[in-house]
This record gives sequence, C-alpha cells and structure tokens, in this order.
Amino acid sequence: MNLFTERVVAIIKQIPSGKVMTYGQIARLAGSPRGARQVVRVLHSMSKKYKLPWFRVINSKGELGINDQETHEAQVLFLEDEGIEVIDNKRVSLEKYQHHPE
DNA sequence: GGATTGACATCCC
DNA sequence: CGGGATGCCAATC
Repeated sequence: MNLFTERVVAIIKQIPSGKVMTYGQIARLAGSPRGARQVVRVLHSMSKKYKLPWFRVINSKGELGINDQETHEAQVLFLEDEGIEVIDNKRVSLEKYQHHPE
C-alpha cells in the first residue's frame, strides 16, 4: 500500500452519491497526472477487498469502461439507482454528473 | 529485467 | 460524440 493508492482510495470515498469522476481527474488529485491506468489498477484491487464506489469512476468520454458483462451491468444499475441517467446503457453525461472538487 | 498488458487520457479528424 | 493513433505507469508474465 503506497501513498498513491491511499490517496486514490480517499478521493473515491469522497465522491458524493449521484456524481461521478474520471480516472484522469482522480489520478491528478492523487499526484500522478499520467497515472490514470494505475487508478484503474487500484480500483481492481480495492473493489475486491474494500467497498468502494468504483461504479462512480468512469473515463473521459463518459463511458463506464467495464469489460466484464456482469460487472458492467451492475454498474449501470448502481448509477441509475443514484439518479444518474445512463445513455445507451453504457454512457453518462459528464457535464451533468461529473464531480468537481474544490 | 525486458516484453506484454490494461475499468485510461489526449490529440486528431 | 466517437473511432483511431500515440503516450503513460505500474503490475504481471
């Protein structure tokens, strides 16, 4: 567990319900502007061990970006349950739902 | 330790 | 918005 991972986890925990954040944004706040892919890796590790709102983390295009069908399906349900409109069952409006931290 | 890989980002069109 | 090309960084092979 390095500092980067801790910061990423902390940031993800701060995402309010009904909002989403991009990997790049989280990576930047965590101190690694180009560490988006590491954020992905953290999510994979932590989501299986801890209960993080990983479903609120999406990519720049607003896509959910999940590869596994089951996981992807679950994410869509979680987002809709929080009041987020999922377009084409795979995308959301970043302009409306992206969380902008101070 | 080099090559491969991945829930991505950014630029270009 | 969105598909293709290129770049980044760490874990894994």
